[in-house]
Amino acid sequence: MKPNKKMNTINPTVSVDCVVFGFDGSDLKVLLVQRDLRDNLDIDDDTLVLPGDLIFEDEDIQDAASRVLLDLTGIENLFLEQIGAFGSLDRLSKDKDRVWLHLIRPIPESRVITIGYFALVNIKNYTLRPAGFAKHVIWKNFNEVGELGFDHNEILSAGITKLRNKLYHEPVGFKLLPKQFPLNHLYTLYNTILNSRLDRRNFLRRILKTGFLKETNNFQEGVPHKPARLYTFVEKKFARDNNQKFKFY
Amino acid sequence: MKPNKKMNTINPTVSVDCVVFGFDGSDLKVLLVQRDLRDNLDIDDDTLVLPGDLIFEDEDIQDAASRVLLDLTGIENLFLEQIGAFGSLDRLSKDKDRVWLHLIRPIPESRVITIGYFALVNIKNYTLRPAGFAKHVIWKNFNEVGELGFDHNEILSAGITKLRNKLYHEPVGFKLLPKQFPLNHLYTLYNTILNSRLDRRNFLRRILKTGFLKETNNFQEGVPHKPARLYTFVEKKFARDNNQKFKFY
DNA sequence: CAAACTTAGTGTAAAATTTACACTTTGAGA
DNA sequence: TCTCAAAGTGTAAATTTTACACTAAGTTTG
Repeated sequence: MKPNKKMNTINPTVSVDCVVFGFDGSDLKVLLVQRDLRDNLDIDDDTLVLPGDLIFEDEDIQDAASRVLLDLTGIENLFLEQIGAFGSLDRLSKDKDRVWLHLIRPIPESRVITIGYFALVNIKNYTLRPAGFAKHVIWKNFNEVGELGFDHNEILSAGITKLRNKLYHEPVGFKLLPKQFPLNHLYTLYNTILNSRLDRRNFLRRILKTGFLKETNNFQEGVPHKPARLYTFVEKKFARDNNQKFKFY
Repeated sequence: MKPNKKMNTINPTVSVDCVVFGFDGSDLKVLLVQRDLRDNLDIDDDTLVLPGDLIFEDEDIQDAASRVLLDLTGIENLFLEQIGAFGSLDRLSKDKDRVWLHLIRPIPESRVITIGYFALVNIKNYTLRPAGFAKHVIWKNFNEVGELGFDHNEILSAGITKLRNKLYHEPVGFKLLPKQFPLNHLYTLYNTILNSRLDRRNFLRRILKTGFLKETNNFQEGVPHKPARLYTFVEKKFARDNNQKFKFY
């Protein structure tokens, strides 16, 4: 082991950005950050961006993503999965982005390559706590996301593609829901994210047949209609080779 | 447009590495490079690595991958697709890797994040021409690949996973074959790469039904048995949404 | 030139999966 | 007790998948 001289030195050329999806029961949400302009009241910038920042020299990239997410939003202990690297040369083509970088970065014009990360969470499990350069942190309806800073629309777009693919091929929908949930919430989730209108009975039959759901003896409360039975997700080994077996379309 | 002061300056923190697969009719091959030790005859290093190198500051990452591949191997005009970023901190854990970096790099101990790229080629279309730090460039049987330098086994492993997934879901097998080929070559290719033994008649029926193959009036020549009809790949729009429709398993 | 060898080329029936489709039940609220 | 809203539930037809084996054609060998 050599002594680590780079401890907490910032690597000015590599950043991470996180696409964190949530579901509020009817809409798909994505976690966005509004930049803090550090009291530069003359600057007009309400640009939203994905939570992200430069990594440290001695830091694993994925750890960096976790740290940055925690630092900016207060969200912790998230399973992050890599989307890919984004490094087009025109990442800094927007004036507001450059103005902002000049405010907060030692080497503002440095060429930065960013690694996108992806996560699914149950919104209610987390309290947003903006910090660092994050002035506000919000759950934005995916459909209402406008132009983001840098190339973050591109990263988000890769994220939604990944989400849709995963929904087809892996048991991940549960991650967006509370521990116990009625089947119709899962059904709505699929329809919302996939932009589809699946046959309800066929969907329920199929999802139950996968064996990833276990019924509980609990039922919805406080609903003005027949309360639905609640189900939980059952952890079981999931072979990626089974991709084919787990499909909804 | 600001004047580009970074022209051809090396970015010492980001590299690219290419996983290029080929098929020789019976085995899956991967393109590997043996390091040139620059006449340091006292160093004993026959380590193989994926073709890759640092990027330039002003260079798109994907362009960098193309350039590096051309520089090291002579292979040109390749469609490359990103695998992902690899940046674990122990990339430099192997002594030989560090010795070698000290030979060729100005900042040999720099922490480097590498972006993996992926391509499929018909081996016979390319003549290998080692240059740069590549002493030899070889097509190595995928099954016979030993320990590579750096974290290249990990990148290769991500590459083969991607290849297998693609083979299931996209019409890519053709890229590994010549323009015209008998159906059995495609069949062998699938079985080899997927490590499977698909039913031959069912496979042929299915692959023909996809509409990506057109029969020609040409037949195999020089084979010591009944010559098979040759087919060509038909370019047609391929919607990724059709993923489900194109499956072999 | 005939026999042997090798791969090409081809069909079908049974099983499994997918699809389309609508009414009854239950609890809440008025 | 009546109304409302979503829960919960089955089946038949169509399609897809699977399992399975012999004949045809060209080459080589004796």
